[in-house]
Formats: sequence, C-alpha cells, structure tokens
Amino acid sequence: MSQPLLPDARRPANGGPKAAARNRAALIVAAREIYAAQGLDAPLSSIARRAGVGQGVLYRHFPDRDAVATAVLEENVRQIEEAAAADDMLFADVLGVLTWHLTESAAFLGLLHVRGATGRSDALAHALTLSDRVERALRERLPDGHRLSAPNDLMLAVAMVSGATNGPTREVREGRAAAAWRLLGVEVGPVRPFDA
Amino acid sequence: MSQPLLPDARRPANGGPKAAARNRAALIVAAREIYAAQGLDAPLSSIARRAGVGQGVLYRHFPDRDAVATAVLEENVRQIEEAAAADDMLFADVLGVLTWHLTESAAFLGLLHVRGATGRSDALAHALTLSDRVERALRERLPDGHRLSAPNDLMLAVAMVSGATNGPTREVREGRAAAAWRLLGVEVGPVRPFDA
Amino acid sequence: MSQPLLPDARRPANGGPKAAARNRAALIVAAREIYAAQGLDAPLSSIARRAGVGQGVLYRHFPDRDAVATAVLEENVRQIEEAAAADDMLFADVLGVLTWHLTESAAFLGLLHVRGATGRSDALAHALTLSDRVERALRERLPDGHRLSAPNDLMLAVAMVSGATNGPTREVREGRAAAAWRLLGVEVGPVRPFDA
Amino acid sequence: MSQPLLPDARRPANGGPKAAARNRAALIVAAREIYAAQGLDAPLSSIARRAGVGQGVLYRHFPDRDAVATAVLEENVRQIEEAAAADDMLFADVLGVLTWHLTESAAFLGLLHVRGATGRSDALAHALTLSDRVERALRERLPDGHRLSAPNDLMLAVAMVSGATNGPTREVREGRAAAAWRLLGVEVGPVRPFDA
DNA sequence: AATGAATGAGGATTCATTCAT
DNA sequence: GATGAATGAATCCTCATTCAT
Repeated sequence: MSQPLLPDARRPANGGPKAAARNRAALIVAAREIYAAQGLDAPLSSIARRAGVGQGVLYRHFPDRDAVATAVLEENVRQIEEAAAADDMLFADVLGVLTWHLTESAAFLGLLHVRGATGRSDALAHALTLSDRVERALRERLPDGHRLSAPNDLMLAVAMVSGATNGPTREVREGRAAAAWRLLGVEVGPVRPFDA
Repeated sequence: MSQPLLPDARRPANGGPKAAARNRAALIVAAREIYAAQGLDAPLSSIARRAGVGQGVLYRHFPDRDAVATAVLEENVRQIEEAAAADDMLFADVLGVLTWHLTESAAFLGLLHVRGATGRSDALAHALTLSDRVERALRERLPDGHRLSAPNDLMLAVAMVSGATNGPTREVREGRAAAAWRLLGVEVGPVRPFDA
Repeated sequence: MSQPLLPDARRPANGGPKAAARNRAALIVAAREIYAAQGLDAPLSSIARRAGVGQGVLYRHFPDRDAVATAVLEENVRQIEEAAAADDMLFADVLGVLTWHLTESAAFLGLLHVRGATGRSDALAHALTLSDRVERALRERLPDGHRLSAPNDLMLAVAMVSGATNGPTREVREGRAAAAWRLLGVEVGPVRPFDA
Repeated sequence: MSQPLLPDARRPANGGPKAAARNRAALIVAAREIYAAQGLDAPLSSIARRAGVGQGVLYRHFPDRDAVATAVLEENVRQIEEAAAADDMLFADVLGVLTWHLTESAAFLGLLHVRGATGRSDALAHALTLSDRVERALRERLPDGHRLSAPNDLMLAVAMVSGATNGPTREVREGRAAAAWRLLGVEVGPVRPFDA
C-alpha cells in the first residue's frame, strides 16, 4: 500500500526541472562508459549510479533498455551523418569517422552486429533503423564504380570490419580495423571523431 | 554376497560410469541446441532439462558456465582440425568446414569474436586457445603465396567473415558468409560439416 | 552474467527433497496467516519469510500470485465439500461450515467477492471455479422448496453474507454473519470448521 | 506600479484561487474515473495526469492516498443525504439512490465494506464516519415498523447488498443489487443518482 | 499556487550454485 | 553418481512523496 516506509531520511537535493536535461545527458554519458566497460547487458542500475541519479530518473527518460542503447548510438550515428554532409569530405574520410566509432565503443559495434536469434526483436528494429541511416550517409559520398558499389557490399564490408574490430584497447582495435579495410582493398582516411 | 534384491525404484536409475559419459554427451548436444535457440546467455537449468538430467550432473561435468560453452566449441574445433588433417582437402575445403560452423551456431561465432573487455577473462583464455587451434589447422593447408599468407591476415579474415555472418536463418547467414569471402577475394569450397 | 557475487557465506541447511512437501505446506500455512493479517495483496516475500524459506521456493511451488491464493482457498473449499458429503449433515450444517470459513479468513471472503473490473482476470477465472465447487457442495444438501432454491439465490445469499462479514475479530464477524443469515430468514447450524 | 509586462509564458498559467477550486474538483472527478477503471490501488500519478494537473497539486489538496478516496466518497454520501432531505422521497427512493452509488463505483462499495484488519486504520476511521452519515440519512426516511428497523439491521442489510453487488458492468451489478434487496424482502425505488 | 523532475524503498522475478538424500 | 529442491543475491520496475523552480 504505502511504499517508502522510511521516507524521511536525508533526501539528496532535487535540482528541479533545470536538472532534467543535464540528467538525461549524464545518463547517456554514463551509459556509453558502462557499455564500453561491461557490454550492452550491463545492469541499468549501474548506469543510473554512474550518472549520479536515482533509478527512477533513468526510467523517466528512457522507457526501456533499448531506449537507452538507442540514445547512446544516436549520437554516434549523427556524427557520421554530419561528417557525410560536411564540405570536402571524401568517402574515405567518412569511413574514417565510422571506423573511429567502431573502435571507440563496443556498443556501437553491437549495433551493426545484430546477434542472431536472441529474440531481441525490438533491439533489432532499432538497429535496423540506425543501420539504414549509416548506410545512407556512407552512400552519399560513395564514388561511382567504387569497389563497394554493389547493393549489399557496403554494409557487408562494414560488418566485416566490425567483426575484426576487437581487442583490449582502442589502439589495438584501430590497428585491426585498418588492417581489415586494407584486406578489403578499401582506402580509409584518418580515423577520428567528427567534431564539426 | 548381498545384492540389492529390491532396488529402490524411486531413485531414477544410476547407470554407473557408462551413463556418466552418456550424460556428458547429452549435455553438450543440449547446450548446442539451446545456445542456437536462445543464445549464450541461456539459463543453465534449461540445458540440464533438455539433456534430461538434473542440474547437479551439469555441475559435475562442467565447473562453470564457460566450461559448457568451451565443451560445445571443442567439438567444432575438432571437426576443423580433422578436416585439415584429412586426405585430399584443399584450403578452400577447410574454409568451407570452418564457414559451416560459423553459420551454424551463434556460439561459435562468439568464439572468434572475443568481445572487448567484457571482463570474461576466463572465456578469453579459452577462446584464445581454441582460436589458436583453428589457426594452426587452417595454416596446415594454406598454400604458399596465398592472399592470406601474411602473419595476421588469416585469422583477421576469419574474424571479418564471422562479423558478416549474422541473420535469422542458417541459409541467410551462409549467403552472407559466402559474400564476405568473395569480397575478400578468397575462394571457399562447399560449406558443410565434416563428418569424416 | 554471474549472479551471486557473494555466494560463499553461510548457506542455511538445504533439507533435501524430503523438505519439499513440508515447505509447500509451510507456505500455504504462512500464506493463510499473512492473508488474514494483511489481505490478498500482501507481498509474496513476506509469505516466504514467514514460511521460513527463500523466495525461490515459493516460485518453485507456485508460478504466480494467484496460484498461492488458490492453494490456500483450495483447502477451505475442500472442507466444505467434505462436509456436504458427510453423513447426517443437514443444509444448515454445511452453511455453518461455510460460514466458519467466511468468518475465519479475509482471503476466503475475497473468493466469493470478486472485485469488479480490477483487471484481475486470472484470479477471476480461478475464483469462478472455486465458487462453482462451493455452490455444487451446498446444493447437494439443499432441501427442495428451500428459500434459496431459485437458480441464483444460493450464491447470491452467500455473497450477501460475506458482504456483512467484516469486523476486527472472528467473534464479531461471526456475529454479523449470523445476523445476516437471520435477516435472510435462513437457518444456520453451528459455525465451526469441519475436521471430519 | 509594476505589472508583469512579460508574463513568463513558460510557466503554465497559475490562475490564482479560482483555479485552485477548479483543480480540486477536477482531481475528484479524475479520481472517480480512475478508481472505476483501475480500482482503489491505482497510482496517484494517473489521477493527477487525468485531472490535467501536476502531482504537487494533488498533494496540496489531499495529504495522502486515503484523503483522495474519502473526497470521492464524500460526494456520494452527500447525494444520499440530499436525497433523504428532499421532498417526497420515500425510504425506497433513498435506497434507490444508495443502490445506484453501490453499483456505480467499486470504491463506494469499499466504503461500507471495511476490510478486516488490513491495517488501514485511517481509512477505517473515515469510513466509519461516512458510514454513520449514510445510516443517519437512511434512518431519516425509515418508516416505523419497517423490516430493517432493528438497531443494526439497516446497515447490515446495506453491507449485504454491497457484498452481492459485483460484476463486470454496472448493469450486471444493478441486477444483482436488485435481486439482493428482493431476497431481503425490501422494496427499492428506481436505481438512479440524485441530481436534485 | 503549480509544475513535474527526482529520489529511493519495496516488491517481483530469475538463476547460478550448493547440497541433502 | 544422480536428483532436484533450496538459497538468496541481483536485477528490473513501479510509485509515493518531496522539492527546486
């Protein structure tokens, strides 16, 4: 009936409405870090804890586990889209940005990497959408007659590189990614984030 | 002198050592099926149930979760080793066997696919060992001057193909794997298990 | 991944399979007491605690909340059925047994008392079944031409009496029940449990 | 001197004391609807939402959960009192109004129906008060020598009818209530609200 | 006087692992 | 050597209540 039997105690500052946006951002940052460290199955409570907020806040901002992951990936995808839209970016440069995200976060890797038959249909749906956006962005800069011009080859190659992109540190992962692109005979620009 | 004239019918037949081996095999079969259906995170209890044994038996044969997965993969790896050791097998044929396992089981995919820093250090250790065995087997049949002859390229390519190998059904996964090898310019023999 | 991070500690005796039946019984007893004290919405954990078992045991024996309630009521209903089947029991006597259960347990009261539109459709289904059994038992001893012979009047009367049966102590509730039957012009035998 | 030339459009109009009363009324209406749909255990937040106000407003007007329920019932009781006070109302007519409230709302049913020992002592206190008011109102119109004239019989009968008054729709509940009164040999006027 | 974000306790549920029999 | 019940920590999720704005 009544929930907080001990509701008196010290109640940590509220922060008010202004804090809402800040909290949401903090949650995404925290989620990114936790995902990188523990993978996509990390407990949501640990994300809330690292963000320095109560669990309820997490649920207020994100209805479920997938929403958190999507929010984290959203920004990665947006960077790629922005890179593709920016002036003077060659296909290789956009690939460089993509590759950076691939090496930077295990979570992003998971995005393209839809696990088989785990029954996570919702995540799948989201992943497909994000995956589509990535493909569209890449294709914007894809030169005619490129090695990966065939309909499915572009994202196939991305998946392949993502498969190769593992290793304990970002540097190692970056090295593997570079080797993988080389093996595919695809030129890649500098591997770096896109801070327009 | 004294034989159990009235064996306690209540206790489900023990069977002795013979049954032990049978149980171990049943557990591995069950685990493979469960992993395929539910992924590597499936509850151990479901594996025991499908094997038709108590949970205790599972723990008798495998000290922990990772040991079960390793045992399942063990057999896959052995098949590849046997394929490589068989007469008349070309590199492409061994790759075909490898690819079959890649497409057949999400678990095997995970093997080469050691996720970064997930804290599964034990699994990592096992995976490396198994990975080494796969590499050794492949290299046995690798022709001189092959496209993948450079020190790291062989397993890099395998990882890349495994990255591409996802999809709802084995057929889809097989198609993707074939496309991936093609993109790498590597010839692959018939994709099939090796029942010597 | 791994659940019990602190699985070593002191592990309270297991009891083995023999304890299973005992535990189930203890759970039902505990549930009856908790229901009487706190109502049907009491936390399942409190039932497990009072029964002196872990929460898992409760879930092993009862898949969900409704199953617990049903198990508790089951026995009450059986008593009524047995009373109706016993020699020399008059209709009034069976009503006495029914009334005893009505006054003894808030949970039993809830049985006939299916709350409207609370969305508890499963409980409803169970309740209907149990309710039917009660009706059948009563009707077995219902004399021809009795005041409550009309199709719906029997259980309607029971519901009415149950509506009147509230109060802080069993004695008070029993008084109210008696008054209610009197108001209906129905004779009731001694209000007591049926320990055949 | 200084008027807010630029009212902060960001803050959803305050409205002053006039709005306060309006909010309180909206909350009660909302609560009645929510209770009808989801039962008395519905989250307070859903009541506030349906009333179109923030949660804080709810707490400004009602100190706790019980206060909300009481406020809802308050109006039902007042209707009964008004019916009893109106010209030309016979006992049967007042019973009709009472019965209408009984069938209209599961919450009102709960009022007379104080569950035994559920620990809701506050609700109990309130309920008793409201119950007394209902009794007083009914007794105002109770003819001498009526079937229910004995001290406790009046509210006992009401409790009995409320016990019978369950069912999925108001129509079903009304049918049961009518049958219950008939079984008690009490005549009831038209079952309807009292909009004087 | 209102808003609605935040807190965080509480309850449900699941499983890895142990252990009496 | 096998069984399967029991434990209980961990995680998920909900909501009453407070409070900055």
